Amino acid sequence: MDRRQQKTRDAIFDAFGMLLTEKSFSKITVQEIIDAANVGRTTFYAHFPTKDDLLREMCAEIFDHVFSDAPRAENTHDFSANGRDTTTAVTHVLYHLRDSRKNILGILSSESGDLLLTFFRQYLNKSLAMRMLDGVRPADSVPMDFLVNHISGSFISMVQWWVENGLRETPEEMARYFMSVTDPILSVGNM
Amino acid sequence: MDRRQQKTRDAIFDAFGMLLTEKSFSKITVQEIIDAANVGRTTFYAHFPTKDDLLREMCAEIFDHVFSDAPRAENTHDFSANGRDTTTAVTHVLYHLRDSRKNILGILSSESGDLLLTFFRQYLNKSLAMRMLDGVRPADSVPMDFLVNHISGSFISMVQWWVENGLRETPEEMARYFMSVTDPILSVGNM
DNA sequence: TCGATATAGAACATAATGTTCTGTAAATAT
DNA sequence: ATATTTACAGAACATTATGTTCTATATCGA
Repeated sequence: MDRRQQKTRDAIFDAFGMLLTEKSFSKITVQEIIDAANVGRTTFYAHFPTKDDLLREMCAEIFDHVFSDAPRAENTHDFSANGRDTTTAVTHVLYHLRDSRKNILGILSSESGDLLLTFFRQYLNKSLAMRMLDGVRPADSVPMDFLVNHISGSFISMVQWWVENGLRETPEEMARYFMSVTDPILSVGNM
Repeated sequence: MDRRQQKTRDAIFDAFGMLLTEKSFSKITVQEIIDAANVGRTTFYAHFPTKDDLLREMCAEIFDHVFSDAPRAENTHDFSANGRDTTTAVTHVLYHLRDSRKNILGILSSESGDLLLTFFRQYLNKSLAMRMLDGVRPADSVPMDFLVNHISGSFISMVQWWVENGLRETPEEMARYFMSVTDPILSVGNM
């Protein structure tokens, strides 16, 4: 990719991320973005047809980065019975979220957080579905994709709670909370 | 309240609800609302300072109605151990959501659904906190409000899944799914 | 070095927002 | 029933944001 393209893309992402911590997505104007990013109006529209596309692409980039080097659970069956692999994976993702240079949690706690969490949830559903399919059996004739959706939702809820409470807990603590509400579910039908 | 006020308020709510099933909140213009509601421009702004206020007030009205005649669990301790009260309460709310004249689920499945679910979640957190406080003890030193948030989130996730899957299940089935993923959590520390 | 392309900047058309005015109809109070 | 108050419609308006089109310039890759 042309260095110029990458440069303006980064500049727009940085400016947009900063603005998102200050005000809600819907109240941010294209003018503000291009002023903060110091790029021309035409340049912006050359990169992103709409503001929605900008958000979508930035989310994809963030989540790809957050999950790219997360330790994959080697033993997928370890998803239950207080799987150590799962705990460390969750912890790792939480550290990433908290310490990201892009101030992800700042964005999540803003008025636009829900919008971002929607993408997050879709992302989780997809990647969880692949991991869980062979490791866990549905319990009590509860559909598998219901379970997957429930686990993704639980993760999102946890992050929301964590952010809204001022990140007082360590990622390790949060991972333990998470396991304590998801492990009993997954253990039931899985032996 | 002046009958005229109530009339225009209803007209605006109806028009807005209909539009929400067609397009996303952010793409709906005030002009479209007042055309569909057949009210004057000034009238709209006299009732709702912004489009956001309109959404907020409509949500409040909907949720108040949905929960107003939900059977309250007499025995709050019954929240665990497959509490029958809780199951029927959940079932009742799901029926309300599905069969509401205002097409709530149509709105929830639209692009604006997340916005609405945010209000829903806040509403649930508040009303759940009151019900659970004396009935359930936290397990494993997991904070009470974390648990409350988890249950609310689980409910929201369930509704999202239900809607996205085309409402194929009955409210009774969904309530059973819900209990199967929340009951193991609540039973642990509660005896 | 040269051709291709990304960019800046200005100017522009279009469309949405929110306000202000006037006259009219409908509610409530007496 | 009449008077008074209040809500409303409709139009006109200023303001602001969006998205496009143009030209000129600077930077990239080969």
